[in-house]
Amino acid sequence: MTADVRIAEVAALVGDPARANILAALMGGRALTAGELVDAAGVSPQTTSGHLGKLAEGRLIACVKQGRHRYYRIATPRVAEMLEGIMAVVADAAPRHRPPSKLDDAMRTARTCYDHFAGKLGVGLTDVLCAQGHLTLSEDGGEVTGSGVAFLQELGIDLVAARQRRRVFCRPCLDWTERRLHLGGSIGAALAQRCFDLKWLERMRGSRALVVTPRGHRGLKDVFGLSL
Amino acid sequence: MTADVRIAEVAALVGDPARANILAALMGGRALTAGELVDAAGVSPQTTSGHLGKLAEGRLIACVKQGRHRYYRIATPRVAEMLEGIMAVVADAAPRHRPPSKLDDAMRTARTCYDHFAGKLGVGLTDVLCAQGHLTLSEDGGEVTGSGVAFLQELGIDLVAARQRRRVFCRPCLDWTERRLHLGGSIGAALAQRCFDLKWLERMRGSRALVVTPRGHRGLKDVFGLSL
DNA sequence: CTGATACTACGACCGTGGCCGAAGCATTCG
DNA sequence: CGAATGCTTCGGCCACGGTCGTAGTATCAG
Repeated sequence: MTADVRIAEVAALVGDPARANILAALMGGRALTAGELVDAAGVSPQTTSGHLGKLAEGRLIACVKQGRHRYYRIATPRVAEMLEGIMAVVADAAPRHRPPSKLDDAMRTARTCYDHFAGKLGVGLTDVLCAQGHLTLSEDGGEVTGSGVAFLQELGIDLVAARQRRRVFCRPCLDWTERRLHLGGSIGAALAQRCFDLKWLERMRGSRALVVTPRGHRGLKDVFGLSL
Repeated sequence: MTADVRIAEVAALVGDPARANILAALMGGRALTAGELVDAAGVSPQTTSGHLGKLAEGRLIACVKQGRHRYYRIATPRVAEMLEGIMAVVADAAPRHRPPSKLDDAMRTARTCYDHFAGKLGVGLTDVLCAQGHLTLSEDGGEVTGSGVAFLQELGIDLVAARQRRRVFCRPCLDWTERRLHLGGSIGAALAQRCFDLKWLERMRGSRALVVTPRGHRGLKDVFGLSL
């Protein structure tokens, strides 16, 4: 029962709008400066600073000083998974008034979700991998098949490094715009990293959204049969 | 960005000590009456009722009337997973002052975690399954092997029903007393249900803790080589 | 019907915590 | 060396929300 108060403490940290905005921004996967997080939080710099201090105190985010900037990031993958879990509940229960707001089309199309892809891109890649028998995925977990191992190796992903000491290493993640499962876990992160390395995608500055490069359009079409 | 406010709303629901106590109690997996939850919450009946109303409004719990009682339960498995995610972060970051409090030895030994086992029992069963090659489990997911399928069938678990339409159907869950992974997901739930059916375990009234029956001691020893 | 139990609704109190303005360090630049 | 930028600390304001007492609505028992 004494652990429950800690549960409440952690949840309360997320349970403030400004802090939730900060964490959602950091779920983009990049470390952001306090100044950038001021915009995300929607409150004054002083107030944002206070929130950052609390989040850091609670070990939800980590901070590194670099010159006169301070870069904040999600502290651990565990924290990212917790936030994904909360977002999943939100996406689940959220079919209230559907504002057909365009909400930033780029975000819907392709964005990062901590360390992997989400949006149409993330769901699309996952669908293709599943359809071609390279991957099985359900709400409880996922598994890369033999053909999937070969396929990803072909693409240049070092599965040995990706799985490290892990036996199974892919995880489903519920997307809150698409309301669909997509590939997360260390495989999802490795796939995302490879796409960045191949210059298929670039981050839009000041956003979690991604732009598909011309080379990326070609690559996604050729390798995955995917056009966004 | 508009989804973030919903994130904060959901997290704030969990972020109150009384409500966290309620949810933790409901994570035992059974539906509990408002009266029972008054004890768990640690506040007055009126206040508890208010909290239950808010949790229900936020779709985190569901309510069924039965005579003059109202039974509350966790609304969806998704909500249970979210709470597990929060508990995992707590367990992760919590090596603060370790009070060697006995905290209810029974709870440490065996308890339910929503729909599957936790405590020494849950971790022990998982370890045996892994050690015997029936199961692989990592932080990202899990997989039942061929021998595991046979083993569980032998035990009387209908894997066809358990996996339903799911391809992969086991999921790791981080235990906050043992600080170890254990088996969750639909397989974890099926295993737990089978143990109840076999009368190996019984729920202690008014608690999530479980007692191992004499038959259960024999069964766990014979089938799993496990003694608690 | 009367009384008891289970739970909820209303209202008042009040403390916690979010908020910003002003001021204070640290770092970089001219 | 200042001046400017990036970020934090301090202090006071204010309101949101948790708390309980009182009272009200269902259900059951006799």
